[in-house]
Amino acid sequence: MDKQAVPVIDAPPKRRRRTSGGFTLRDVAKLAGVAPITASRALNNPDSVSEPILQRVREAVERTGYVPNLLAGGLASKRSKLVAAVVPTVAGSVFLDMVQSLTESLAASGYQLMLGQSGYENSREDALLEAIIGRRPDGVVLTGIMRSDQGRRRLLASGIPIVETWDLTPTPIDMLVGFSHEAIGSAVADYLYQRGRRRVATISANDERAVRRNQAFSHAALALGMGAPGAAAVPSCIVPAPTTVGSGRSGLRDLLAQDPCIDAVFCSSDMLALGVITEAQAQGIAIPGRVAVVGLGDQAFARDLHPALTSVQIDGAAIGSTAAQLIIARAEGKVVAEKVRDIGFTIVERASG
Amino acid sequence: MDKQAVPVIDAPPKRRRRTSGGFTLRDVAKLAGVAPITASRALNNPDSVSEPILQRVREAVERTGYVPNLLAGGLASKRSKLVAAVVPTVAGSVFLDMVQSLTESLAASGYQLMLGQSGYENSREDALLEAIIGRRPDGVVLTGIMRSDQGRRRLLASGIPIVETWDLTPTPIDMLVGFSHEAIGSAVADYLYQRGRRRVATISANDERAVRRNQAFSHAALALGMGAPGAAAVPSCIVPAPTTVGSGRSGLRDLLAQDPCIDAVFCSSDMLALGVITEAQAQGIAIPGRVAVVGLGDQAFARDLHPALTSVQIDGAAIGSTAAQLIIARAEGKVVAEKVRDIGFTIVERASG
DNA sequence: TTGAAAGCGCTAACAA
DNA sequence: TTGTTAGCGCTTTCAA
Repeated sequence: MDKQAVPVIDAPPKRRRRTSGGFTLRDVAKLAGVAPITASRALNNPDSVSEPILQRVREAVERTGYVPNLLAGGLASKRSKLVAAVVPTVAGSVFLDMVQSLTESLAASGYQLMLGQSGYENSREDALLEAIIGRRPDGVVLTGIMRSDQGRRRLLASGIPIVETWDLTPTPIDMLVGFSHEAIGSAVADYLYQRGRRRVATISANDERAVRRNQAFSHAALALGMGAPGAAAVPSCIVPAPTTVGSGRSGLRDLLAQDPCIDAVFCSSDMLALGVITEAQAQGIAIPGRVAVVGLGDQAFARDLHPALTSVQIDGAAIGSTAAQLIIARAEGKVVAEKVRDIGFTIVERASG
Repeated sequence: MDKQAVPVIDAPPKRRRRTSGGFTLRDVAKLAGVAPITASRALNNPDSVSEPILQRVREAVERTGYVPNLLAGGLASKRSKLVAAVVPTVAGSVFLDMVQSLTESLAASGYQLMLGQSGYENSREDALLEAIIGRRPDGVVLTGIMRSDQGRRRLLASGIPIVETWDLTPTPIDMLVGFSHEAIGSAVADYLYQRGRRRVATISANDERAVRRNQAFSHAALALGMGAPGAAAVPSCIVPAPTTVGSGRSGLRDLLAQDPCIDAVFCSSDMLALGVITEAQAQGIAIPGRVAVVGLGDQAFARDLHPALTSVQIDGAAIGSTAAQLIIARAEGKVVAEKVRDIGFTIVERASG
């Protein structure tokens, strides 16, 4: 057909489409008789589109069962609508209230949670960070503060909004929602002192935060004159993380061997505290008569134990929803003024101490 | 500059790049002096590239701190390396062993877990499915089987590999890793019968699977001649999900009010069982002397209670790793022959019954 | 073994 | 309000 003398542009080679069958925005747009971008607007920003077009697009979506590809959307818009959370471990962890409220708060705004487990060993941390950053999440929530310098740098360099939680530090990577473990330690020491206890002890996980809590506890206790005469620290028993009822039981035996006169035990989790109560029951030790028990976390079961467990309540749900708020605010381009929030804690007094 | 008489091709308008600053594969390739696709190969399929090029690319990655954008990769390759898991709720749930092993098994193969909460009400289910399918995960793991027809259809239509868990059905959507709740119910009835119990009862969550378990339990118990003379079913108490120690305590009171002669209680979770033990202790009811207690789930704490709790063990970790295997196999194009796996259960006998 | 070109499905930027 | 065009950053396809 072309006249040979005229320079022509080659016809484009026939398209080799790689599509996998499902409906795309293009199909929906075609069906509705509009341009793809218009269909996109109808779905993401209905106000920017006239009523009849909105109708037609919605109908087309209905008829095709179209589900937007958020990977493609995220790539184009640089907003993945994904938020990553890192917890040491999922099973039996005290962080789940936070994860739960995080998931819910995020879902309410159309964000999805990606879950990563760092383990208590921090060995997989690097691979985990790579997997997370590679997904370009709109935010990352860390349980505890990031201690490795390498990790801090990578996260910072990624430019992703970060929320560290469950702790307090003067130098967060970015944002932080937490509380002071030192403050808990001394508050519990105070609490026990005021209730007449004089020979206190601790059982806690082999975990950096628990260590700081206990140091503060021990320090405050000694300052108040509690503890065996001349002791440099209160009796303590370190158990592996994650904590179990069994560790609590053996912990109490261990403490009693160290000092048969102890009259209070501060446990680094409610599971440990349940173990202490259980062991006391098995041995016929009166609680709180002979030994007071204080847990940490105020899990749902604490109030229902016999005796009901005194525990340090930490509002995990508040941490989760606050973290979600902070990240969503950032993702929407807002500036977050208050980057560090101390959500505090409460000692819930019950029968055990 | 152009001579007017000569037809010219317009210079391309200056590029309006939308890049967000980070390094891309292109940058790495340029630094290494190769084409982007070659850099891609060096990273994803090192064997397909010569040694010197591999070196140069790795060095470039090192120097830039490049982290591949998996959203882009997923879009192009149709493999998101994401797997979604849906649980009713995160906090205090018995499914966490599964989630944990799922996360670990997936991470080992470079997959990441997305977590969704359906709630026990199934109200948010539709929005959740949309959010999940929109991310084009390489697999979806459901806790329990999908009951809504609407949901089944959407999942099926999406073409995503699905694993239903924690139950058995002759008509799974796709694949299934679970066990029979009916079999558990009758096995526990048998178990208690053989240990001399004759007036059995149940406490269970308001949950479809628990209901089937209890029906089978009650049925088998009556067939064995257990239960009050002439009763149509064994005494039972239904409590809200998720189960708590408090519900277990009130459940036992309730059952004793129904029939003061009961000599065994089958609980639909270990938390409930802990509640029963706690209430018994508070009331001075001997366990297992007067009442035997059997839990479900064999959580870590079961063995450490006093008395140690007899419980139906379900290997959540096995469910998780099997589900991961199935999905990864599918994602890699393999055909899964055995689409339904019954992983069974074990009654772990301990002091409580 | 290496590369050029095109496309994954969507949205930002610009234009009408 | 609607559309055109050109990407997002990667991988597939095809060719050398």
